[in-house]
Amino acid sequence: MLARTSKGRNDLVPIGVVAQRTGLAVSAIRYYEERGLVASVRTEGNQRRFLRSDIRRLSFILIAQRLGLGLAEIERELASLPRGRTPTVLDWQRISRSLRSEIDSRIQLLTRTRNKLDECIGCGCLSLDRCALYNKEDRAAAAGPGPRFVLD
Amino acid sequence: MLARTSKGRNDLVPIGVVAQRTGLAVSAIRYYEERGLVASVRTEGNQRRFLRSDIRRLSFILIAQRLGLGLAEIERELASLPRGRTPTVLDWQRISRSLRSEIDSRIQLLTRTRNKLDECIGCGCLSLDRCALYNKEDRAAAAGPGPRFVLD
DNA sequence: ATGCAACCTCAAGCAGGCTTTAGATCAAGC
DNA sequence: GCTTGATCTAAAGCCTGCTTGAGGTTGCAT
Repeated sequence: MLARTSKGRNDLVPIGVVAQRTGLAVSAIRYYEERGLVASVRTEGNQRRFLRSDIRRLSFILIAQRLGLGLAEIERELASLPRGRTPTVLDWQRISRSLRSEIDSRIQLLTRTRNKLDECIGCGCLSLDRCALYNKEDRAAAAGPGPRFVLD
Repeated sequence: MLARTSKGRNDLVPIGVVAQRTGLAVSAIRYYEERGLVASVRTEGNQRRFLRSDIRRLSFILIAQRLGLGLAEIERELASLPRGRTPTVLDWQRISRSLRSEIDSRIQLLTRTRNKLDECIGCGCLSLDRCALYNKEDRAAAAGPGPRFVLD
């Protein structure tokens, strides 16, 4: 099993290896391929072979998911990456910076929410109609696009 | 319609009023009841009647969801609230504080992630095996219980 | 007393993100 | 050559958090 991995310079790796390296389930990788997030070539026997660089690509997906991005959003980010060509350091830096600002705004949002919550704790928060935290308008405004479970 | 609402001191309100006051869809409220997050009594004609305090209860659910908690977690928090008895100021304060620490730890997690990401941007992050951001162990450890889409 | 909005109960559906199952094929070591 | 493990496809299933639809009942105003 490991033999295949250590067989020197083989740029094309089977799905199982990619799974091991990324920690993803094989089925998840196939799913990502179906979604168009990674691509593979096929062997004569119709088995997938991935580029080593796809391990990086998939790892990026994992990071982005951790930040709360949905696959669709991740796809958008990745679309700027050259398909098939090994992404450069600069590619990754650019995308990473974009993620950084994502994180920043999430932190800001949470901080604002915390401040509001503090006010509520202070006031006992039984006058809920005027409570900043569950103001309807506010809620609607905060929702925006993207998966709604991601701390809007 | 509003007549019913303004009919003075009627402690039991129909689902539509609850919906209006909370901004929730009627169907969502019924769903929450099914899940056991709120309770209602029935009229002779089998219609739900909620306590006014349930509006607060539901609002709390909305706030908590906004913080990224899943319904199961919210249920746990609410379990500490007296069912049927109107929650006191202290009840809400206690729970709000618990939420506050939730937010705090989320902010911390995000901040740590941001720091790691900064390192990655600095290093170009092509030596991904050793990259803090997608270390497998780390990922597993961070996962924990609850909905996995909430910024583990 | 009648009309109409609000309410009721199932049951099914949807979106996102995968996993599971079934049945078949491939590839590599002995 | 054979066994064994990895891989393949396609379709179905699962979980969360609801919404939608169908078909029927209640209850308030006039």
